[in-house]
Amino acid sequence: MSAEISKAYEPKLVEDKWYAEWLSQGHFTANPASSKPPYSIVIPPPNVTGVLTMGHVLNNTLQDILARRKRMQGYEVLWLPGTDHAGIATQTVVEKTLKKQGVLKHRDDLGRDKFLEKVWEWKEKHGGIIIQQLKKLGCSCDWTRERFTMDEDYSQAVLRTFVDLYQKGYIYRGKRMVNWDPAGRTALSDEEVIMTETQGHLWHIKYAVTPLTLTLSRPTGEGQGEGDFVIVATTRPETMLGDEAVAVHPEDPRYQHLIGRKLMLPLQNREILVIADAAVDPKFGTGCVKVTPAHDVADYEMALRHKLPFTVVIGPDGIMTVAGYEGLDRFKCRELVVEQLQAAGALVKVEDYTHNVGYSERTNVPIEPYLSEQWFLRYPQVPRSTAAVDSGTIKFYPERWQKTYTHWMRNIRDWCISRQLWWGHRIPVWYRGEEIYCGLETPTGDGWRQDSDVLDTWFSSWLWPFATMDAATLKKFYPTNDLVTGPDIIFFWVARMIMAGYEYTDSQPFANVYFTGIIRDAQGRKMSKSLGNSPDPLDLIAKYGADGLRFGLMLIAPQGQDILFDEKRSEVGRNFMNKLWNAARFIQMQRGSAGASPSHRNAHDHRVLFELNGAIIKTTAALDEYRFNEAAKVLYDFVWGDFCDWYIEASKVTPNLAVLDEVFQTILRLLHPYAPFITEELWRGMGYGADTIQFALWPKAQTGLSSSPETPALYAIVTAGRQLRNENGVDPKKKVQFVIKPTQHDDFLRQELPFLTQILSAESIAIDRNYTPTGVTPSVVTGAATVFMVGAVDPATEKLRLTKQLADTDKQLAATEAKLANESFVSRAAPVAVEREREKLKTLREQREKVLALLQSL
RNA sequence: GGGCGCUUAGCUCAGUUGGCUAGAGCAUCUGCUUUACACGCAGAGGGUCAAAGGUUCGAGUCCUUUAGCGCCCACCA
Repeated sequence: MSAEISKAYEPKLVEDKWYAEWLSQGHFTANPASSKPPYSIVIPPPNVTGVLTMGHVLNNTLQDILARRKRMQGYEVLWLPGTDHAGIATQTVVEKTLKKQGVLKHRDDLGRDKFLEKVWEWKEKHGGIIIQQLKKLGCSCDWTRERFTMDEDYSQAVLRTFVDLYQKGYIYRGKRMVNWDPAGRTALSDEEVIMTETQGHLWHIKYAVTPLTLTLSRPTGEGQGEGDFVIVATTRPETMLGDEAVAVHPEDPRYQHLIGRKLMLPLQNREILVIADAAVDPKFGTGCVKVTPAHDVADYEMALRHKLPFTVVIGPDGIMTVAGYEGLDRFKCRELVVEQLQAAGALVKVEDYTHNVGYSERTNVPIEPYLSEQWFLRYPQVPRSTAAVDSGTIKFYPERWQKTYTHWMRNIRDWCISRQLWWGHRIPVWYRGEEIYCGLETPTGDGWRQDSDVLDTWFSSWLWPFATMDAATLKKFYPTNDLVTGPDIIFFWVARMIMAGYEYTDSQPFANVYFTGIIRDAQGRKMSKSLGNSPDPLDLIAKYGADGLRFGLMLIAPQGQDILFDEKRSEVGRNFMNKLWNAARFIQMQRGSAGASPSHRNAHDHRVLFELNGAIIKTTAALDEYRFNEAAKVLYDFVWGDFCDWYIEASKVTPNLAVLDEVFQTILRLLHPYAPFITEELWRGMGYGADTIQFALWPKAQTGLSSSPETPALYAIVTAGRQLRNENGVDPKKKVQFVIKPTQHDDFLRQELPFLTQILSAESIAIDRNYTPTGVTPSVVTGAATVFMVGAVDPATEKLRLTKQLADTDKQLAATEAKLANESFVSRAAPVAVEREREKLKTLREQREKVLALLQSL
């Protein structure tokens, strides 16, 4: 730090410089041969084509704090970074761009190989962006170990896993009803479907009963359905084109006579059956359900039970395929069918109806239940993985996510892992006629055709904690220690990593999982690109500095609670960094001035060291328990309040450079995980170390430090004096006379006269136990003394304040007296608590008398 | 239909295992170019801790119920 250091901290001048230095020194590179104990985190790999969001800032700042503190605690730290190929997301982005550029209308126009070339081109061009942004944030990742889920090694691991699970019988192929995304034209897993409450309609349609040739005696039951038709209700009338039956509950008395009879399907004019199935809820609607085997999950299962045909009427692109409606979009078709039913007199009524509709997480279009051939995984290691979290072998923070996890694990269903995309790991299965081959290499012989599907992105992500590590790294750093991620991917990623970890490493992949909150905007809305309510973190870094952004965010990031983010937060962070900067400037100036450090420590020195020790204890404990916001708050309060407001002010009168330096360098160490850049800059600039602060030892608390009550009493007197000045409107420049009438600490106060005189901008201060004010002398009663301001002014102001103080005192006094008068309290409360109340009572009584006396003397 | 979370100052939120007069930031008001900092300093106002009941000497904190908001899970057409 040069002599002419700027008044305000300018992050731009130091951040890039230090980051480059750290990289060139290899400070982030983990050494598997180190004798230090290991500590490791794997980054939740962001999408390779993504850009930094506030969510990433939160998530990665937390990881950086963990990593940096562990380095200071003497661990060999590995924070392993990388990116995810993000199948659907990336493919969609590239496809859209190519369409915009007019290169293609659909990916089929290019063909698989050409299209993939384009995606790789895209990846090379845009893939590095988010990595660069993480560096701007200050993330101390080991970039020498950066991985991508489609790296050669990693891809091999994914395919090996597939082959292995296939051979073990966990992976199988089957024709099933899956969640189909008609826009992406691919199957999805259950987790990728977002159920959204949607305003729709319930259309009631009349299906005529085909007359019997034989005359049957009709039962005398009541209710409809006994006549010539049944009424079914549906939210999707277009599917009636593919109906194969109407189902009723087997025991529903209203419809017994109809079971096995035939109905005429309107519009299609073909006969369908009335079947009995227990899946029907007789209490819902009319108790009759139309059955569309090929386009509804529940209907599909019923159809299997009743051996109904699976008539497909909607194609994979959401366009109708049934004769007479070909080429119509499914929703257009709905309108047409409704019109036609109405015209045919088959539409009985239409009700407004709110129900849940599944939407594709990626393309945001309604999911179509679709019958197709897909690959499925029966999860391995379910019981062990469930137990691991239940028993606390793997700990969740906050704990409550355990429940969510356990519930999902207990109801786990097979995972549809095949995707009808090109960008991803191609399924290592080949077909030749009836033959199927699953292996890492193309089988020998002619006529083999590889499965055209790729694997769900998460099928590669679930190997992340170990497939990213080479043998030496694994040996030293696996299993990892902490995982920091959002609760929104607890099923997608966390649960699956646990299962993969046990299956392939016979070990838990991590010991602790910290779930962050979701970042929302000031109105509580989720931040999203489409809403445009997500600030660009890089803009914030440019404006407030990486440290300011990080610290401001940490201050409001309580454990697992959603975070309403506002740019103001970064301002708070920036201001704090500036405060720190200026504290350094102050110390710098003290060094320049002649005053030598005294050989003994005064009360202010003892006080600040005591408070510092408390800050070390609290910060350490908070970080140990992942209470990041609490640690930030402790440091903020200590630095701003104890250190700057009191200690530095006192230092202007009685400087002690050794203590200033001692406290300040400890502050830098405590703050380094949160604010890596400024702490490095100041650490070096102030000469606290020739080398980086990154490996400076994490401060240790001392035991047995005690605080004396003198200093707080002194500070209370200062506050009283300021209050007197302020409330009486005394010009700050005007020197005033004070009289302090102590009840204790007389000698100490006398000793501190220079301090009091300067900080209160006093002309003189007298310490006088026998002082009796004459006339109107404004005063404030504190615990240790009554403070008088001599020679001022307004009796009304004075009376008002004293009256108020009397009322305050009386209120407290009453509460305390009541407490002590309570026999149960005295006998049953902790003795310390009782003693404390007695002390308080004594002080309050004295105070009351003094205030009363002053009031009467007016 | 289940499960979880939230409700504390005008706003956004802290508040460890129940115990000093319930705190902070922002906003508001007053006064300050006090030689580290106006990204600052000093002072002030502002809360029946969502509601009701219970446990306890003592409840913002524990229990029960209710209301509002949010999230997750679930194939009632």
